Amino acid sequence: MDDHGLRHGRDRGESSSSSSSIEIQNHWREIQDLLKERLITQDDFLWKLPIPSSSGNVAVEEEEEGTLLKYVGGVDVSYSKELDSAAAASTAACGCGSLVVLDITTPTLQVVYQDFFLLTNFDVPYIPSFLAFREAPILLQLLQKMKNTDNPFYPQLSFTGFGLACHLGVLANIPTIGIGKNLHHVDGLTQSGVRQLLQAKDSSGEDFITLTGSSGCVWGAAMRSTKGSCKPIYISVGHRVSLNTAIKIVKMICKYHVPEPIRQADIRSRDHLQKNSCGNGGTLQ
DNA sequence: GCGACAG
DNA sequence: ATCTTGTCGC
Repeated sequence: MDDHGLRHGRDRGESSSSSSSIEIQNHWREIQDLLKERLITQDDFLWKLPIPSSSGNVAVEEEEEGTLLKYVGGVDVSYSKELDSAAAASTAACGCGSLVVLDITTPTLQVVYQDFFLLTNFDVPYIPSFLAFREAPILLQLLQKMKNTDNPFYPQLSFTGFGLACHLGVLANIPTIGIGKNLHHVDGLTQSGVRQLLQAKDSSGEDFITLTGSSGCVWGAAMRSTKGSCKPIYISVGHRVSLNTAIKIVKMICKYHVPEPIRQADIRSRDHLQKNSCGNGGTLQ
């Protein structure tokens, strides 16, 4: 079989005591290795980037309209506090995946599409380094639904959570950029190390640093997205977008600390979950 | 061995 | 991720 994590553990019968946590992790690691072979870390897309002009508006090069980057997606999954308790096994929604698409050619970065996926009976665990196995299946379904209906807003590029970017990018075959609000401690990377380097760069005008692990591997970049913020965001290498291009795009669409597509996906999934949980609304239609 | 570990 | 209050600032 070749499901590559497309299905939830429940569907493979992993909750029925046959697989230990170690066995699941070994299995997931194998899938990650397979996906890694298909990962493209260089620019590989048809669209052109808008060129920021001095007037603050984006100017299009003398290009044909059709190839300009316009529709940018953002995805997120929110959970209710009862996720790990008995309530998760009830019929009430215990989580919500969201997909939003923004038109980045508008000054306000207008949201032009949104869709949600409510989770019920969700029992896939969160294990550091394996976030994608928990969230990618949900997000793939949301993307597939758009594709199946030939939705004109189908994103040309999508922002995802850190690490999820590679996984979702390969499986959906869409350019992706990963964004983290916290550092994933791998390959010798530490919060304090990042902050020191960022502090040093502070005076030199650049507002980002490359995240190079002790193995020499480049994992992404840390950057201050807003002038005032001392806490950086973490940009990870995703699929079909080089790190340099990813940094350029992130700078284009940060109204606040977190890039707008991710921020909207986060806000809207939390809101949609709250409106559809049994807390207050109960059975609102 | 112990702790730390995206969401 | 989620639970939590007010509070300071643009």
